[in-house]
Amino acid sequence: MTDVFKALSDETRLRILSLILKGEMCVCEIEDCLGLTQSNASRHLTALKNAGILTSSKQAQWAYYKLNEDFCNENRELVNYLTEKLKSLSTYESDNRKREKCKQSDLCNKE
Amino acid sequence: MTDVFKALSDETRLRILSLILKGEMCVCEIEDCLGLTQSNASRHLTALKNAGILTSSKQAQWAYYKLNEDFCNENRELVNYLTEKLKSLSTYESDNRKREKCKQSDLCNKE
DNA sequence: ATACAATATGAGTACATGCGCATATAGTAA
DNA sequence: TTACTATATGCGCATGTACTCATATTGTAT
Repeated sequence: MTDVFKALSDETRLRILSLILKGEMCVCEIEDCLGLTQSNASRHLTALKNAGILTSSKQAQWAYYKLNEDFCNENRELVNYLTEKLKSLSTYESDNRKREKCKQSDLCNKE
Repeated sequence: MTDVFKALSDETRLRILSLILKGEMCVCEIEDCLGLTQSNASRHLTALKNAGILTSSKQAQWAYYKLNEDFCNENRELVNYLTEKLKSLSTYESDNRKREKCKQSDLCNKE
């Protein structure tokens, strides 16, 4: 149980979560939207996955991360809380605008 | 916002919270119920207070900690989540039985 | 096969955190 | 005053965390 809160104890990981709440993303999209180094993005995503919050799947050379369905079902109230609260991050608007642009520009050769 | 999650990232602080959700407690009661050293109990309570989750008040030589009303109002869903989820701590039952005994035995000269 | 791209991970460093011990600070009581 | 109790906090130590850089791994494309 502390594992989940530890995973949420980092500003960068909250920003990542605010993006993935809108839908699946790959590592290089996260890098691009948040201006992170590759290794840093990968590590934070791994941390969220190890906490059970995200799941990942590989398609070709890309790793896609999305919300863990089971986690959402078992922690509905926390997820709802986050969905609302993350909007108050100072970076929320700009991060999510970048997400839109990123998804439109088809950065990762994915429809 | 990470401050709150950081405060919740510690097993001992979650146990403290599970006790205080039942009502105000002083430092020595927390010490007694959880088997903590005095300085350790004090520090964890200070951490929860600094995160805005608890408030404290001094009465005579005792420091009483309780849930911060404002925090509860602004984070209703999180508090509800915790109220349910903390019950799954392996120590929840025994900790709260000790709390009952402690409150009955009038440990801190308080009604 | 080679070259390239996306991702993961080991090593090193800087900083943060949790703990115990000792001590400081209040308040109480005689 | 002195003695006692409850609480807070400085210090040192051990452990954990986030970051960068370099490298390994895996898949694609030629």
